[in-house]
Amino acid sequence: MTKITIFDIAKDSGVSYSTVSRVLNGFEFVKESTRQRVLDSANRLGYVANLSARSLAGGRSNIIGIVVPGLDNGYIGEIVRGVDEELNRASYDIMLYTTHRHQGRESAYIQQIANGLTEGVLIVVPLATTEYAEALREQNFPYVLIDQADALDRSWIVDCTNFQGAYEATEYLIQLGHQRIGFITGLMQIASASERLEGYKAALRDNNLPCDETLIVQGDYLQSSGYQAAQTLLALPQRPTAIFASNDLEALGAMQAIREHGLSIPDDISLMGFDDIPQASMTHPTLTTVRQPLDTMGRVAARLLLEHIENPQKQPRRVTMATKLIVRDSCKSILIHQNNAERR
Amino acid sequence: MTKITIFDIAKDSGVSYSTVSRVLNGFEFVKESTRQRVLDSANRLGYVANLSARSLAGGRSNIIGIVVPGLDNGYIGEIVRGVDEELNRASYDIMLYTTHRHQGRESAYIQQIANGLTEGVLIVVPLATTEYAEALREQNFPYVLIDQADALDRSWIVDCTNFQGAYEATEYLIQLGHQRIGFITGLMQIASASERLEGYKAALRDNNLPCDETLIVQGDYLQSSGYQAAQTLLALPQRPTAIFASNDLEALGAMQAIREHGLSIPDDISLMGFDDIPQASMTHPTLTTVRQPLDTMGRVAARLLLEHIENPQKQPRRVTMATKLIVRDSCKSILIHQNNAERR
DNA sequence: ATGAAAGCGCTAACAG
DNA sequence: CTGTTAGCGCTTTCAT
Repeated sequence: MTKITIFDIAKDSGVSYSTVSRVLNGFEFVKESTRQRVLDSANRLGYVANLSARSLAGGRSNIIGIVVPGLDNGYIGEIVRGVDEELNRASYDIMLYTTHRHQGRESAYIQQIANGLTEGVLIVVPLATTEYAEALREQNFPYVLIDQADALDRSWIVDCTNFQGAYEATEYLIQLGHQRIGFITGLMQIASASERLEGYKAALRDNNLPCDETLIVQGDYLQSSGYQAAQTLLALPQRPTAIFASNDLEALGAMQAIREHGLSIPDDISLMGFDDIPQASMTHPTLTTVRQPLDTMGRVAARLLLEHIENPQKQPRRVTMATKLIVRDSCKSILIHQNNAERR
Repeated sequence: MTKITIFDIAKDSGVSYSTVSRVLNGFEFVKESTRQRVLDSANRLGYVANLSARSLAGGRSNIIGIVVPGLDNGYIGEIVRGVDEELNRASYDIMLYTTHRHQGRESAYIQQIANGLTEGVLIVVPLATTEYAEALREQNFPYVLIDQADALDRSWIVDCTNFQGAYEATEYLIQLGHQRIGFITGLMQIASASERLEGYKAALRDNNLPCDETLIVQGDYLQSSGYQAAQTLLALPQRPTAIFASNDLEALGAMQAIREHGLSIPDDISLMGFDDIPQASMTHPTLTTVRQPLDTMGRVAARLLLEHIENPQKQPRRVTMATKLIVRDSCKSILIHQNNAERR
């Protein structure tokens, strides 16, 4: 199992090593018999290509990078799963970079990646696109942003209908009779956070409900912020009858806070999330939320990236995927003289 | 932002490029003034090393590979988090390989990795160690197995006290008065699965309880198998009063099955898991389980790997970490004339 | 302390 | 169709 190079297999099969290279790269004009002979030797000798050499010589590394904030929540895991599936199919390998939400690290990684053996990069919920998006574009280095818009909208992007999703979720709560709906924002630096907030506001407006600013509390998409924000909302003199968290993680935090207050979901207060991470269906009560097709988004992003790699001249595209309200058990109607049958 | 090589920075700082290489690699015998000059140019020009070239020339890539079955459950995520943290500190990058529990793919990856630019590999819950462990050892290619023993016990390994953990968990159930304890096994191909089963059996034996083979049902560590196995157990003429699942994922599946049977946890039946994945504390009721210090295991494994990389001659070590019973709400005493206060 | 030179394994023109 | 010839950017002797 000592290192076998194309040179060894050239000797073994009696051709020059450039011919070997051709065969290995699926070059067209090689006589079938020699091709077989080469392939045969390669197999027999247990040849494994040396990536460094290949990529240094200008070949393809078949490696893409993926930059994620962290693997600590199902959200990212689902996206990566989709990416992985799609990339596997195209026999690409993955370099994983974890930023832990550190902007500096994010930029550093991107620069490093763009200069390395990676053919392209997938950036999940980036925080600092402005610091490098321009540079990547100038270099024409393939990249796709997942779940984050580019300020200039000149990037390859995969996201979902955040505004629409939040709008529908809010409207659903309104239909259940809720008038005072607390809202926990996401990390406002991220486009989805403001889009979801706008969706919430628009739904209130369109239903002639006042938008009470005290009902809107800052969060940052982490569970702890959901917990904190819920505490604030529950301490309000006039407590909301429903809380809409900007993502499921926040909702999980809120759930905890609500429970600590001795309140019951959904009897005392309704709770709505966003994302539909795997855990959402396992809580008690199960969480009503807005589903983002996370794994599909990952898959689509991977495909877009490969498309860009194959065809460097292609213009940036943005794919926005549909969200969907998933009704579970955490929201309840507070209308008195109506039940579901009558409403329909 | 076009490619800056050591040649450029050599020209810029007025030294030969070999000197630049020396500076960049922290070589000792370089005059301080030139070192500064070089570093300065490098910074100013925004130099980023070309990994392919470096690694091809025999340098270090600062990349390690991690082979995992999949990212779809918190279990792996926690381990990877630990690995990531530790490797980050040593400024290593990570190549991520997902096997989806496919043995052939696992071996193929390992071979590829050992031949590539990766300096070492972490293998999480491997399935096919026998196919390559020997080869890796012969090549003296650094690797660490996480949560899986090597048949010959000549590998670098990080695992936990599976036997002891299962033993204590079973004993806990027995103390609560359970006599008929159903057991759902893990994937028996994996060492932890049989270790846990043995722990269960030993506890029964030591407490003079019969080991009814019909109470032991095969599972494979996936949620669906927990669901299936629980169905089997619940259909037994004499239903068990408690179920011990070999991991939390199976327990989650069992929970679902139990609920579908209209039974309540822990009032009608107690449920015990293993692992303490993040979700375990979020179910309803929260899951009593045996904690594996997953992120720590990841961290330790990473450290071991680096140790082996730094010092290729070191002999394999095995680190076994302690498990701990985490008592939550899914298990209940069925002793009639006792309550907790009295028992103490 | 620093420069010169020889590859690492491979791809990609360039000739035949 | 196939062999020959340059490098890719860097590390590492070997000189000086």
